[in-house]
Amino acid sequence: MRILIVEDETSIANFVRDGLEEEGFSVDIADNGRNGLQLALDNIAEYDVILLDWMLPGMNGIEICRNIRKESKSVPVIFLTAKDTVDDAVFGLESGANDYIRKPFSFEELLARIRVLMRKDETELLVFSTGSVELNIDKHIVAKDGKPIELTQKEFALLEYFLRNKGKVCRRTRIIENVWDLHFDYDSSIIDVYINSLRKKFDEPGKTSIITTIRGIGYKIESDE
Amino acid sequence: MRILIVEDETSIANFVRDGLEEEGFSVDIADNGRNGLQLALDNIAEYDVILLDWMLPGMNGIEICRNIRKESKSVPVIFLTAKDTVDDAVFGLESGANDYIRKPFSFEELLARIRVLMRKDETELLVFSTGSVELNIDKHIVAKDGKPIELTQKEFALLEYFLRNKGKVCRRTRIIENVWDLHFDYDSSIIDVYINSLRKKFDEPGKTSIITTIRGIGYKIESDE
DNA sequence: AGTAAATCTTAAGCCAATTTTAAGAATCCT
DNA sequence: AGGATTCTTAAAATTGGCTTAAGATTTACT
Repeated sequence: MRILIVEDETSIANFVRDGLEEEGFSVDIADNGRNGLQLALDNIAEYDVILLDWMLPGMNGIEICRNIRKESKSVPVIFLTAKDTVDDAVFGLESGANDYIRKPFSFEELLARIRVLMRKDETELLVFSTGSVELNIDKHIVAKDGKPIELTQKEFALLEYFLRNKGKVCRRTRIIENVWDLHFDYDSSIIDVYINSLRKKFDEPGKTSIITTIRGIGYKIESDE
Repeated sequence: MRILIVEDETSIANFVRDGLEEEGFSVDIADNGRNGLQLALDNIAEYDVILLDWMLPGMNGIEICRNIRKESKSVPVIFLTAKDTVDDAVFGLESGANDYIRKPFSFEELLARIRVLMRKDETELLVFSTGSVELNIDKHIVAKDGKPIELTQKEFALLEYFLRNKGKVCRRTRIIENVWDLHFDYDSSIIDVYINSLRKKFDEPGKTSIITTIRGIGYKIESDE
């Protein structure tokens, strides 16, 4: 679940990011309009919600929103506006945004609005499964053959990534970017370690592992369809 | 599918290389402008995309790009630029590049741009087949008559190259350049060895091999169209 | 705040699979 | 036939993943 924040005030951006990360979202921040638009357009299919500051250096929020709407009619956009800068009547007509929230806002408020917008088309996305494994994002639980299995945050995130891509190869570079948020050369065996611990928790002796290794490329979890 | 990276920061170059290799590209790196230009000009027809750092020791990216453009108007060039060093207006006019991307960038972002420039729609790129053989890049599986066949990375890459060029002769030097890399010893019998192992995995006794030898030239896989 | 526990990350050695080299056998072509 | 090219096999070299354990870091609790 990925969210883009386009916001030049670092303190607000960080505050929102921290909160959303605790809720299990993966968060990108752009601190000006131009980068924000670029990120949005490049990854339009990846974002579940986009949070747009109304007043931005480089390019204002409305313009960004219009450009986003050219690419995607569906991605939810929420404006963050300073108090009293918006003429509500105009707002509704002019922008392609789905909602807006006035600063200062409480995190709870923001989260509630995000949830509302995401529920429109993503209710079914809260549960992923393959074979005997089931993962419920909402409840943050995982079960195998109906029996709950305790996972740490990272284990959960990794398994979720696999299940979202079941049947497809998950390349190491992509895993590092999506589960760990690292965008540079990374020489670490961290993936191996977590694969190992997932296997320890899910695999049964004698049977094939739920996670298949594809040497030199990455890993894959089979689809049951 | 070959890509040239001209980039002096090893960490970036390696990160991009690893990611692209996992995606099945064959990657060359030059760590300064002079070598980069030379590689580009020597093999201009081989590269599907060239990634150019904007600021380079020896010779800057713009100069390299101009020289590349003298040789080839068609090869896509993407600039990698440090944040805020580019005047966008000038950029479009002055350089012969097709696109640029600001550092730091995510690998997904870069890959999306590469795919756009290669004008290959992702869905189209994912499955190759001829006769009874089918290769799926996304799932990283190969099947003959619907039955999966296990291939190593190099076997997979070689078969992919044949299927991308089905019906056409694949010359030995081209195979070496595209599946292995530029600097590979041409006298090696490595292709023979891999052809042999592909045949062992796909051919049936009595029937003609899926791969035809064209003596003195190379190999070919028949098209079914 | 201080401490304990859990989790995350790094690092190193080991092992197995893959890649590459090499060399003799087989085949093709003039 | 004889040289060149390709095929086949096996052994050497290399790479990459697995596993473990220990060091960092974060979280939870007193």
